Amino acid sequence: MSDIAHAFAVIAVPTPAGSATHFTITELSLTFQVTPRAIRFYEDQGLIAPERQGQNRVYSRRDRARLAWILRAKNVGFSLAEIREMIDLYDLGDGRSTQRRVTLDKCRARITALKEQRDDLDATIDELENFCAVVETVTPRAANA
Amino acid sequence: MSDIAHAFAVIAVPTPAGSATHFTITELSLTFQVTPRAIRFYEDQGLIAPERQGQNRVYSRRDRARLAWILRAKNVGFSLAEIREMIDLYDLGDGRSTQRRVTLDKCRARITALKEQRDDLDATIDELENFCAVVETVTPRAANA
DNA sequence: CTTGATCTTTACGTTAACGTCAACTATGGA
DNA sequence: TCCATAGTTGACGTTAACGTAAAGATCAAG
Repeated sequence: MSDIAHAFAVIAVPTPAGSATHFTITELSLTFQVTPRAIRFYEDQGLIAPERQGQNRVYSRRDRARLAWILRAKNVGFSLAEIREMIDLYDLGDGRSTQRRVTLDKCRARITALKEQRDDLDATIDELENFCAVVETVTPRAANA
Repeated sequence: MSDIAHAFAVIAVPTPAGSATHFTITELSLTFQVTPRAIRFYEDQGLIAPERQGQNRVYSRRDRARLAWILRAKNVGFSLAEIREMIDLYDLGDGRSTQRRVTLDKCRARITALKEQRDDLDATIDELENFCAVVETVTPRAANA
């Protein structure tokens, strides 16, 4: 238990992994467009912990989903340290209520920041689309005057 | 002309600058919660170019708006180099049509990426809110079993 | 048994985006 | 005149997130 990828909403993963149940590091790297080096780095930082067959890493579907989650968190601006924090927070289980208080506060602050970020994002998209439109409009004629 | 902050949509800036027409670097740093060092750094990177009174920097409203724009772009994940590129792109004015083609392609690709990012953002917000709800639900009782 | 492909661990290198002094300069009071 | 208060320009330090060899283990195929 206490696995973020499981606890949070189901994540849309590139290939639904078909029927495969285990994956190599290069498979994941190809699937998610990240280097094996990056994946190992996330492991060093305590974000994933795949099993081993001998010396080799073997990733379960859970690991795969967690990786997807990590990458998405990254994509919205979380640092690896923050991601790790979130994972730890999620693993609190039976922490003190003060702990939970802090957790909640942090989470809410984060949500607020994320919403602001979404506004910025919307505004930026609007601007870029508008910019595109302008460029398109001007393109046909060789703007001279 | 060819000023992004002017060309793009109007940006919501913390204080509408009241009636002030010029600003010091520390004023801006206080307004936008960034260090003077950062602002100077952006100048080094060619993102802003305030006037000078003697050796001191004097920022116009336009400069102020541009800074706001830069910070927003940063907040949605653009690197300073990319921001600089966008500024340069915007300054193309009468570039070749092939130039514009490239510009448009880049822009569209970027818009696509930003929309994906927005989806990630929405999903993350949902997850965090859900997480908050769960933590709140569990809080009242000291989870023992 | 050797080769090639795929994995592994160390470990040092790199880039972006500033932080942090240090040493000056300019300016308005006391 | 002297000082405190902004501001300035170098220049080196720092952190995050990997990149990039280097050197060795494993294992199927020839």
